[in-house]
Amino acid sequence: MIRSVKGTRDILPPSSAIWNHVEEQARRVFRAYNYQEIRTPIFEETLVFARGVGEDTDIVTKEMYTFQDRDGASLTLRPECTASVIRAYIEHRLDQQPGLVKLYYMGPMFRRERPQKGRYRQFYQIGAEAIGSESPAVDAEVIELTAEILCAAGLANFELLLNSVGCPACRPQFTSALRDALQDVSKRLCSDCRRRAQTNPLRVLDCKVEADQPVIETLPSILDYLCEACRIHFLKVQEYLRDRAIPFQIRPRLVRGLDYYRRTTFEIVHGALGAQNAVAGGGRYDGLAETLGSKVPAPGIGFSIGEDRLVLALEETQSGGHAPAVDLFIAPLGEAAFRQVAPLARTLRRRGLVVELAPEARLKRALELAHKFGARYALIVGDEELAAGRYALRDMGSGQQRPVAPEELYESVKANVPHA
RNA sequence: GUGGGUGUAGCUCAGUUGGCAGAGCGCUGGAUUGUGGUUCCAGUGGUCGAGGGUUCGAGCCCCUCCACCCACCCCA
Repeated sequence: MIRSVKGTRDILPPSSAIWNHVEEQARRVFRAYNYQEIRTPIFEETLVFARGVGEDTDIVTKEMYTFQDRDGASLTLRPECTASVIRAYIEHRLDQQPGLVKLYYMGPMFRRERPQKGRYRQFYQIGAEAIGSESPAVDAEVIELTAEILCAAGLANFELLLNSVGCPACRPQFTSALRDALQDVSKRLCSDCRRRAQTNPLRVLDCKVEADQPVIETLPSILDYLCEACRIHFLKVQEYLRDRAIPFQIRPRLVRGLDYYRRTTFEIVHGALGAQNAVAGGGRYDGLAETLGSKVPAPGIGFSIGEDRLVLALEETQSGGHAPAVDLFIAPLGEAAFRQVAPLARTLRRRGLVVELAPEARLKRALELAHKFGARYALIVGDEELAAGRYALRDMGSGQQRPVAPEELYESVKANVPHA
């Protein structure tokens, strides 16, 4: 049997309805915040990500789907979208647009990791970028926007974790201080941490091993090493979040794996997700445009929601999905009835009703199907009804049945279905 | 890339000491030729993940491989 490749999956009904719901809510909230959609290609020149995300990151060194085009060019399936958006921003001179450039995107990303709960090789992100300002006011609005989308989708009980990772002026001093401190204590840490102390000291701070925590507590905090500008920026972001009554926890040990982050970084976690508990993450990336070759600076901040994880959390916390119901199940008994009723079905569908036209001539079977589809009404059209010019409209809830003229049908059904 | 767990019907899972491959749900038909749900009856369903070995005999024991899941690393 041919199966979907490792780390990819089919999203089937009824789950696909939840995906649509999430995307509809996200678009609604984006519109309210005056964000507009950008659609970038699913693959780019490899350079976009190698430079944008960072040559030494895990994503670039071991997780990208990179292939050679027939003309020899190196192309890569996008592992994230921020680099692509900035590439488009530069390419189309969006810096010439008035005010902040506020863009959102949604779609699949690709990383070749070992799959597990909440992690797939093709996964979906809903994200946005606000480009053109260094103001902490933008940081606060972007964080609020992230939370608003999660709320609108129906997620509750998530936690916002906040940190500042400094800038090129202050972060190197912190890193070397951390390295020094680890020299003395690394022998008291777990084997993973002893390795990380060499390869990526920042990662030690993120260790989840219980026994290591007392030692990790004693390590220097990035927040003590922020330069004056970064310190003020961070305080302002916190202030603005408090103004909006958005609760957050400062996590000086929140470390992010993409090189482009500067200053504000944040993560939103949820308890229903397993080990991969981040449902969204984001941060500021003031130097990214220059890294990608822009002559004009384009400071920005963005976020990305893991749609797979959001849907997962919704499915785990909410009661069973609501099956989309059929408004009217039409059961023509025989060829003549079928031919007469087909144009009627189209008319009703054009007017917004959800109509199922059964190719089934047996009434018992048709009603059985109507029931299984959760139909509100069934319409029975047999020889008797054809002769009378009035069809039998059956209320599937009560079992009551009454004759209705075809032209009255729409009003009769519409009056008792939720939408339309 | 590393570790652990699990593989039996479309789904969820039983399967005793190695002795005929099972249940529930689903699906199909019937009881009811034009009336669903509830009920009753019947039917449909299988490379027991794959290959090899031991044995008179393997879903069960042994070996190899594969897939999926969970976790590590890292991230959404």
